[in-house]
Amino acid sequence: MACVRTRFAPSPTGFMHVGNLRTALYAWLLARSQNGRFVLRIEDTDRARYVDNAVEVIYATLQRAGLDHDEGPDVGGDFGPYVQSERKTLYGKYAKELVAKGGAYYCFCEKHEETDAEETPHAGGCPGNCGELSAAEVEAKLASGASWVIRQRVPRDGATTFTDSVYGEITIENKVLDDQILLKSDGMPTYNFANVIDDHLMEITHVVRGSEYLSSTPKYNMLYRAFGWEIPQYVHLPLIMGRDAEGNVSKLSKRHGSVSFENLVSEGYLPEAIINYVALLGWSPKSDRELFTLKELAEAFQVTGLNKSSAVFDYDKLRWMNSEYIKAMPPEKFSEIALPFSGVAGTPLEVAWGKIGALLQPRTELLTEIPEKIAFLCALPDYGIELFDNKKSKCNAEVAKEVLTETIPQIAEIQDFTIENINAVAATYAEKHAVKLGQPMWAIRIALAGLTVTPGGAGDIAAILGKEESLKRLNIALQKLN
RNA sequence: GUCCCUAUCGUCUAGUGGCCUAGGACAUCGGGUUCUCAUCCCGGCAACAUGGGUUCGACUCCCAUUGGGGAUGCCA
Repeated sequence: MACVRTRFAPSPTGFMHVGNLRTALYAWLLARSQNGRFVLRIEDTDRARYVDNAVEVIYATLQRAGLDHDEGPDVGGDFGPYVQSERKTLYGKYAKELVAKGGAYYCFCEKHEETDAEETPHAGGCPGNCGELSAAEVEAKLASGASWVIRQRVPRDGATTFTDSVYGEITIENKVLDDQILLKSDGMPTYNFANVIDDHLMEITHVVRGSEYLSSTPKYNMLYRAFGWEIPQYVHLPLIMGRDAEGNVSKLSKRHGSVSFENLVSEGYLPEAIINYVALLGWSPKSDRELFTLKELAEAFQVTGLNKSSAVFDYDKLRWMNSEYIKAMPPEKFSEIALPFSGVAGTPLEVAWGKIGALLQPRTELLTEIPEKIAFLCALPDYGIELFDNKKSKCNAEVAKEVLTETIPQIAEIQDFTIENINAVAATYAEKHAVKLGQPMWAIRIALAGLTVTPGGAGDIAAILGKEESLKRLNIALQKLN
């Protein structure tokens, strides 16, 4: 039994679309679950689209996502080079071989103008009949220095059938297939050609890719057959969709929101959560379980769990999953990753960061929400005394005035300014006046924060602010109430 | 236009002819715990697109319709 070899073959576009990331994930999962090899190949045959540093983005993304590759431009391997632009002469050689075998022909036609595919069906084929040129005519044209491309010769009759691991048997009539271009006029191969050549040469056993390639797969198989090569296993994946403002769904793209891994990360989503979420978009472990580490995914992964129908990317669910990862991480880890997002570094608040982090962790869904949650710690908001009104806590401005008048001196007495000692002052008040604890707590918390909703209670906030700042804020409140 | 794929709650999905008065999760709504909020716990709402078959029996199989998506590039 041959070793399973899968590949991820992105174009260096400068960012990693989550759809691509998911394709990489499944290819990785398939390889890892079978003790196979995972190959990274860079498909940079479109010179016009070349972007600087784009390859570094790919490396960085795969690394942060935890998808390690066994072969690739950076780590080497026995099937290199792993960058298509460095394999240019190879494709030329095979294209000519295919012409000799009759599976392709030179085309000297002018480039197609931009055409509306709806109005001109089959715009993709050779507009002339270059396929019929005699060998001598071709020789003459080539000698004249005319510009040329190489096109695949697709039969007009019959049909081609192939089997996909996810979609099953698919048959397509040959007459709807174009004589697609294999080698461009700049000598570079198209994706359609380079893929077949490289997948064969790199001994890829399972081709994992999006289902948008389903209808062109027969053309690839014709190529494999023309060369006499073995056809790999196909694993086509359902597409990830996005919903736009009008409610229409289509292939997930920028107009639907952040769709690149790096954008999502900078918005406060954790790589682990993104991977976990995206794994479940189109694949099911066939159980109710939803939270998986990468390692656990590799153990649970099976091709039979792959879905056929496309899935809408749901930011709400990703957000929930992110919060699950945040809640599950050790507090120290949360402190570490949340600090850069908090804006607290370098401020007086940094000494209390441990305490702040503890309050934040259970109530943070996105790391980017943190600054607004803790802004009141840096600057007391300007608030009105109506905030002291609260029915459930039986508190109002008048009550609050009493509470503060009585507790401020006691709070000022506290030597060890801990949550427990601060809360004890409130508890004493509640007991003495025979009221619920909530009453003094409400008054003190509002005075400390100037907000009705805060992360943490009165004691927590006071301990973070420190004795001096707390007393200052309590006295400001008392002034407001007088 | 043509071809291909697809169709279970708003969303992601389980379900492979009787276990389904269809299960889970997100979202949403309500209740409890809590000094607020959140966490946590409990509960509610909510789906087999339609029409034909096949079968003793269809969410599950077949066909059609309709809806959705994709392909149709010297992009990948």
